[in-house]
Amino acid sequence: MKREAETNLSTSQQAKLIKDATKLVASYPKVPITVDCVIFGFDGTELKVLLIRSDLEIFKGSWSLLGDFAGDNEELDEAADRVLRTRTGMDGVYLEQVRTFSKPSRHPGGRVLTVAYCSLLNIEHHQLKILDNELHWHSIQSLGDMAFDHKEILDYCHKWLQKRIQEHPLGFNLLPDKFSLRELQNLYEVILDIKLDRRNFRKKFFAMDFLIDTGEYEDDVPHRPGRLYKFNFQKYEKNKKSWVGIDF
Amino acid sequence: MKREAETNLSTSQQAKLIKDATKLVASYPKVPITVDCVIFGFDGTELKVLLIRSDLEIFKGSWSLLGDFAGDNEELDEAADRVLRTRTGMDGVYLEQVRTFSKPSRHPGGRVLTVAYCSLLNIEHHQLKILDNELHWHSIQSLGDMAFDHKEILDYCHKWLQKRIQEHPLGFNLLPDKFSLRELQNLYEVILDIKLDRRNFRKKFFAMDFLIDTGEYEDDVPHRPGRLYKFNFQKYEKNKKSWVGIDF
DNA sequence: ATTGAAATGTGTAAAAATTACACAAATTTG
DNA sequence: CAAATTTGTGTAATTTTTACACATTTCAAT
Repeated sequence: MKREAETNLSTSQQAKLIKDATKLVASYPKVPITVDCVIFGFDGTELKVLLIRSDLEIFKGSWSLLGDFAGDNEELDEAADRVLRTRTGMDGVYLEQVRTFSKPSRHPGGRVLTVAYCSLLNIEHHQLKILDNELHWHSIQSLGDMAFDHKEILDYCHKWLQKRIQEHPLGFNLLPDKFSLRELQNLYEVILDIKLDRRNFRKKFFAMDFLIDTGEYEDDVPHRPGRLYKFNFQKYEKNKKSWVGIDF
Repeated sequence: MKREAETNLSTSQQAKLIKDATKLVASYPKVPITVDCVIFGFDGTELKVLLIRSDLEIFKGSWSLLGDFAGDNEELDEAADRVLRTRTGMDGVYLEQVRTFSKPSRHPGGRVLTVAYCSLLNIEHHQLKILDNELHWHSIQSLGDMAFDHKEILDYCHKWLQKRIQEHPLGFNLLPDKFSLRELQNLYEVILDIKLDRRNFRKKFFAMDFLIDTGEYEDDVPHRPGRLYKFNFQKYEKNKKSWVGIDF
């Protein structure tokens, strides 16, 4: 293996370089940073989002996303996890970073950056164990003004989600382990806010060939029960697409 | 217009609330934050990226992205602009935020967040006016190790770009105002790193119907000259797609 | 002027994907 | 047992994608 001269350093030389780097970093301006969690929830019927009343008096009455500052040496992903855990009691939720919002006027107390994290989950699989600040699932259809720039963040994440769910099988985490095609279609219709043709929808998913027929049927519906399927995550992971094609 | 009671506040009450918010923000931990610019350049033949030698002694010999800390009250978009301007002399380059990187170990001097910004431009349209730290266009094919986590950032942005260019007509900014279809196809082939069928490529773009035939021909090529086209940005803006279809 | 090299411009047939659309059968509820 | 609801299924028409070859134009070299 080739080794550059400059990597052959004594421990004390290394220590000096790290000290230099540390000194440099210490000279940087520092900024308060928060994470905001945009947790979309699906209850089988409607798309909702987790909101609380803002802590800030100046936003009294406004709804707010779940957020908190990032700790002094805390990774952002962890901070987002922590926010969700401490605000809702939920644990182990999969969060994805969406975007950083940095408009200087976004916080009345001065400049605060925020990094938005997003998730999508089944409301019935995740109980809210803490209800401080009127934590609740808010319908995505009836959003008024919100605290800070949270409406903007939420709208951005909503679009992000709609795109994301068309390219990744996020949706299957919303369903029970075994689900009917009606449940699946319903999910897409609600999240994308469109109507889909039932026969073509089925054809599409059967053609993808990621559904496993369990041979079982629904048993809790007030009409003819549908066949139950599982999603073949393993096969999906193996066959993921890369190139999609120029299209705009 | 409906006005909530709590918005009817005297100026002094408002001032108090802002003071409260400011006090809260002052209590947040603060983090050094940088922006890193990932500037992809196309010279008609090859995809390159702007790199410099790292300022840090500990990374002596390694290549680095163009970065700097964000000023005390500077918006990140502006910081990215400034970095590019002061490091290269380029002005008015369109930058897009891609992602924030927050791994605590990513900087040897301690925790520093960085927000990656990305652009794609024609190398020949943008002169490098400052060449400090060996600023240069580096071939995307021959990247070794880099300073910090810059290799990871660059790879992430490269994938981001490949996806982005399939869904948005970024590419046309790389070409002269009037371009031949060979130039266009070449661009896609280089950036996506694939071969495309010439006839089908043409068909695709003609079908999109965003190309304006100028009636003119190339006059500087050592072979049969091709017809020159312009991109109809106006029409594109009007006809942008929204729904693409479930596909994974 | 001729020749060779290089790239342009063009069409079609086959395959695959998308769309629109209707009716009989199964089940629960009242 | 009747009404309501939802399942499950197929086909024809259209559109989109793919694979593929040859004559023509121009430049450069001789």
